[in-house]
Amino acid sequence: MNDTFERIYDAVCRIPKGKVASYGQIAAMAGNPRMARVVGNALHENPRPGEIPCHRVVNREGRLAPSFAFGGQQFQRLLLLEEGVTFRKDGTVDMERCRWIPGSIE
DNA sequence: GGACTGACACTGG
DNA sequence: ACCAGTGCCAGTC
Repeated sequence: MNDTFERIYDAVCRIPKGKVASYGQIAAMAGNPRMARVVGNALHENPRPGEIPCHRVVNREGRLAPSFAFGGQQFQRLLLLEEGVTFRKDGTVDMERCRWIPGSIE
């Protein structure tokens, strides 16, 4: 149901600025860690742009989505940099540093 | 109700 | 280290 999407959106909105979460993380928060694909779909729908920081959601490697139609991975990289997220030489997010840990609410 | 699809994750080669 | 295949779940046709 849409409830699942709502949970996903809520989880994404909970991501603090300067941190990123993987689809699996969001899925786990939504209720099922295997729902990562649904998370991607939910974000793609993005019925509430501005409230859903989809750019803070990356895959498990910290790599940006290959089909990010938000403005290009480049744009997302800059956005995260502006948020304070650190990147690696590969252009991937430094999950070791910016991976959002539920409970570590600033 | 059945089958295909998808912004993922994991294992194997 | 990289590419390919498989598995999971929910949505849409």
